[in-house]
Amino acid sequence: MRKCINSSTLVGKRTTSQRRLLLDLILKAGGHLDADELYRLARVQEPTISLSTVYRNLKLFKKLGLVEELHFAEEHHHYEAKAIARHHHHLVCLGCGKVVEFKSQLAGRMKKQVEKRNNFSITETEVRMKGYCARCMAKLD
Amino acid sequence: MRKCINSSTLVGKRTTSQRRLLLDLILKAGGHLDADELYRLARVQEPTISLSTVYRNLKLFKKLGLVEELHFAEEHHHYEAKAIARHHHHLVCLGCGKVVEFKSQLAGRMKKQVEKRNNFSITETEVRMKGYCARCMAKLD
DNA sequence: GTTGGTGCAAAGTGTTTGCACTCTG
DNA sequence: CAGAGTGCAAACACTTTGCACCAAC
Repeated sequence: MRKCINSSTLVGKRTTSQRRLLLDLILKAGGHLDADELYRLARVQEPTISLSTVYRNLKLFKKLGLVEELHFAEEHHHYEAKAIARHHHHLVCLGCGKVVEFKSQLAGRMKKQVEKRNNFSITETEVRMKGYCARCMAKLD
Repeated sequence: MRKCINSSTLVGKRTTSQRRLLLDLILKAGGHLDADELYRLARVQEPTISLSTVYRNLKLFKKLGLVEELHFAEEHHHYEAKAIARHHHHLVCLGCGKVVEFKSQLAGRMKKQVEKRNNFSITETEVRMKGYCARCMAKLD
């Protein structure tokens, strides 16, 4: 198993400074990022980088299986490093927008159950819950 | 508990022919629809209806809790009648794009677990799995 | 040197909005 | 008959693409 994602992961693709930087930032972020956030972070270190480059590389990383594309309720996509993404799910607070990551062994059990019942081979399981965190729940009264 | 969604559900809102038609179509569809599919269906019976009306009413229905907005991997949204949506989840075939709906009591258990662990009040649980159906799995060899 | 990758601007999507007209309540 | 709802076209936000230049291999 691969210990971490790094430039050597870019099999057959050229290692440009932009690519290395974007990959680094996604890893360091440790959570979900959207294209624009990534763009802004990247411009701090490489002010001439373009948004198209960000999009092109996110697409490439997705194809190479390095990042995962997440679909929250918002209109745009979020991305996160796959090694991180693989085993957790998301809990979104409808009050403050905070996203909490969680794990549950029940997800794995459900996967097996659904595979058997529907005669599918399942490669990805994503659980997304929405609600209110303790703080926002208190505010609601 | 409400037996089914109908025009009387439009509390305080005007019952226009377009609105009634759209609501009917969403119900008859029985599954997920995107705005454009709904628009095309609607035009069969009411050729002058506009896409903006479709979007405006989907938004209204969502606000009134009549439909649920789903976020698959695609770029646009899908909607489905809430009475239908409430208790099932989605399994998407990466081969043929087919979407299978399923239920699992494990989802409810997971919800309770996550609520307790994260001190949240959860209002929505959505499970989405991806993989290959039996037919597409056979084709892959 | 090739040619894959980049930055820029322009084009594409899906969705929303401003406006004048229409029809429900 | 007031004003919510509509159709239309124009605006929007996010994403993709064509092209000329640049730099990794």
